[in-house]
Amino acid sequence: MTASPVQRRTQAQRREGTIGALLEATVACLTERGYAATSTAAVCAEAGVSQGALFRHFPTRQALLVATAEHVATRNVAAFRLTTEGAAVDTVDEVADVLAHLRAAVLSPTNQTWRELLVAARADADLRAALLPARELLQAQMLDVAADLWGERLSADDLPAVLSLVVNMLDGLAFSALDPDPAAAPGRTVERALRLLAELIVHRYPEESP
Amino acid sequence: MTASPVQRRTQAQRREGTIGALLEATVACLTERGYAATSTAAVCAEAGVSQGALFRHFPTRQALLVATAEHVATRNVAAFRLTTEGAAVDTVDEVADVLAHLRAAVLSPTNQTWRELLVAARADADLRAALLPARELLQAQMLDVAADLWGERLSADDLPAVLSLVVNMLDGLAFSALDPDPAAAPGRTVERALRLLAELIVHRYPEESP
DNA sequence: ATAGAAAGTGAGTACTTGCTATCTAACCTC
DNA sequence: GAGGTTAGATAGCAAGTACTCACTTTCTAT
Repeated sequence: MTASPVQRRTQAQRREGTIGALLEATVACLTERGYAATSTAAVCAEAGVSQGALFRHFPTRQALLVATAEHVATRNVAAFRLTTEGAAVDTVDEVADVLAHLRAAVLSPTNQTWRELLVAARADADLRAALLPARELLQAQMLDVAADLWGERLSADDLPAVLSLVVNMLDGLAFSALDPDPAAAPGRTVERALRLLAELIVHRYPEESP
Repeated sequence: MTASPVQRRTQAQRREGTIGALLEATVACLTERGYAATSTAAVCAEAGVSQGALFRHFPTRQALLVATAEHVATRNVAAFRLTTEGAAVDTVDEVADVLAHLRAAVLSPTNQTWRELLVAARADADLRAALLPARELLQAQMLDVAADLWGERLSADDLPAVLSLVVNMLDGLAFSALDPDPAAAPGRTVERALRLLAELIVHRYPEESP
């Protein structure tokens, strides 16, 4: 009874624990407060650690944000892969279904985090450079996922184009979807737009057997 | 020779002059520095006026930003209208041409300003509420422009969906286009994507005369 | 010309920011 | 255990923030 119940962690465990808490806290702050309001103090408060702890593991605020970016990038591509894995994409309905799931994935907090960092990087050359590797990795892996989905039916030219179309449309949607209720009035419009996209994708490669 | 050459402006002219300079300066700061770095000091330096002048005309920083938003919103819809006015949209090539012009318009500084404010509004309830009227006005006017372009050939259901598709795709493109050279390596991909979009739009209403 | 109002100035306010220096608590090696 | 190293807490700093206020300059009405 001399030691408190949850203790005797190894140094590496302690370290990993607070680093993880800081990354998660950064994600939370970014999604619900935005980039500018994600101060080191706010992140520390959310993570339940002191500022000194933060600056022990990350030399600068930007380092924390870059680490967070890499953290969510891998999670995002994993979510995409999960969403599309084994999905049928032969009919318009099936493709529309995939698109609906992709839309939900794009609207997720981790993806919102990624977007927030991308926007911030536009006006910050250092951050932009630091984010470049993660960006290229994510792009390549997204292309892999797309190839798994549509690779056998879309040409090498069309595949990245369709990917760009889908991803950019969903991202644009996420940016302009700042209304409290994401499934608000124009929801029907968005659904219809996604259906048109699905038609485009399916009709791009009409089924061999009519 | 007692008075300097360019003087004797009326008070209204002076007022309008500095307000205009402040709005333009805000646009410049937002596009090249981003929302967070658009401080009142930065705007005043860019506009060449003192902070006191700013706070005479705008009670708060947010008021300045909202005024800027309304300022650019009207300019943006005018640019869109100009871009599409009288354009032919019968063939895939013609629609692709329109989309290319729309893309350029979406990448313009004033549109970038609008986007910057939209993103900031996501994490700021007050700003979001203040931006709502301008947002709805812009949306309605964009729908008008789209109706002028495609109204006779797309159904009332499809029109807003196609508009959403095009605008969101272009916006998403603008967000992720933070590379120095916007017409960089994946430029071909984007062009191909826009062409696919054009095909979708044209094939949505096959010409009556085959 | 002169009084009064509006426009513009710039130093100053209270506060927040990222970050550091100093120190204590927890862990590892012996 | 002791000695040394790492992790974390706390107070504080310089720089920057939005905004204010006493003041001068510029226009307007008489």
